[in-house]
Amino acid sequence: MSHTFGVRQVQKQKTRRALMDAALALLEEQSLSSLGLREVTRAVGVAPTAFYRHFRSTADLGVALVEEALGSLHPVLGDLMSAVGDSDELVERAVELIARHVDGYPAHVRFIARERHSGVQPVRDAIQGQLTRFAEEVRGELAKRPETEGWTDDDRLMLAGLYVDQMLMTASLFLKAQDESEEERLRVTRLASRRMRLISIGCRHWLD
Amino acid sequence: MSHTFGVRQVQKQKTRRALMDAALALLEEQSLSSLGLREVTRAVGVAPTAFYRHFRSTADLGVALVEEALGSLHPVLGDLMSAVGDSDELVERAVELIARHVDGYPAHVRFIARERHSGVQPVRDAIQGQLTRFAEEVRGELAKRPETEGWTDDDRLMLAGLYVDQMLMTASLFLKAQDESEEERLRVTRLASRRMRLISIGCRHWLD
DNA sequence: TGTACATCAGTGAACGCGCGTTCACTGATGTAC
DNA sequence: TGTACATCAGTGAACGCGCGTTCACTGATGTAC
Repeated sequence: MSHTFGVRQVQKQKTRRALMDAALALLEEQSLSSLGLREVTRAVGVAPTAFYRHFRSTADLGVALVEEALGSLHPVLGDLMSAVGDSDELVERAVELIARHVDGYPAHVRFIARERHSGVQPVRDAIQGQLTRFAEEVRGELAKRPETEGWTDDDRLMLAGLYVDQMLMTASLFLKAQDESEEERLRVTRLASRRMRLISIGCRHWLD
Repeated sequence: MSHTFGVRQVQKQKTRRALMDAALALLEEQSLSSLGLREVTRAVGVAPTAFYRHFRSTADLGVALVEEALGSLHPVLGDLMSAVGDSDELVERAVELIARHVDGYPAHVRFIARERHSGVQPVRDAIQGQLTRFAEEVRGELAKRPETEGWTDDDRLMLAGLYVDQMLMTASLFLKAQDESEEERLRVTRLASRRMRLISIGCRHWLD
């Protein structure tokens, strides 16, 4: 294998993980711009100075969290969209996938929603960069589907951006519903599905 | 007249205004959760303790900013939507209105976009409350228009929420474009118009 | 396998600083007669 | 109009506290021979 880690590297990665997890937990109730480096190390149980062995600053840690939260989603989104099926089926699958993702990684989702327009520029930029990539990937998949035949690439990107924003909105709605009843979750599922379906209907008649 | 202010009241309002303006300026580059009370009073030129004569905390000041930023928009939105005209015309007017609003009150717009998902609960709740009101008002206006004839009220609320979210997205895009070229502004205008038009097309075929 | 040296993740004391909040105060404005 | 008292927006000193960052350090792990 190409990477064989010694005991030292393994331990370092473990501490790094602990710092990121502690930060994610603390960020459920505050924004990154008010997260203190000492808060994080205190939660992990290491000295404040140990933080600097892993990150330059909390902003730097934030950028790492963005990569973690969004980086792994690119293939997932690709799989989703390249699956055959009509657009209504795709909408249902997308909403269900989002619901499951929010259940699995609520702290990551909250972090992204919260910091997307935050006061910490490097983090905001990292998120924006990832979302732009998503939109471009979705555009690529849309180009393969019959619904956007004859469209300009620019119009496809417009639609892709609309879908990406909508997915984030949906994730945020699921997050809010998480602390509430199962009934509320179902309401959100139906709401999100109808929103996306309305968009896909608009798409079907775009060139009329 | 019902309110006749003495010199004292006038001066107090002036200081309050100065505190809110200073906060808005400081919030262009940071989030409310990291805004310090002393920062604000320093910018205004009053003693830190003077802050308490006007607000309990920076969160309290944040809620006041939400009311100011969104409270006055209800009649504006009502006027916009009750104007006659087909939906394409409405879209153009809406986008233009948003562009002008962002030009006029960039700090307020940035504040709302930033704090909508922020870590300061009372502020987040205040924004959510206002947006819910907007959605309900838009639903009311939609009910008067022929496009949603035969729709359920629940579907109208779904569409209204979609429009409200889209308006905020558009405002946020204009904000980003503000520091860039006139060309970029035009690009955003066309992008936002197409997004909204696609939604309105979906609306037209919702019951097909 | 054993030894001698290098690396480096994590430590702990120390620093200067700005924070939110308290308190008793001042003096201009407001009010009652 | 003039006087005596009440109100209250803004002051300034003081407090304890947690912050980010520096520095020289320790001791387990890694490496070269």
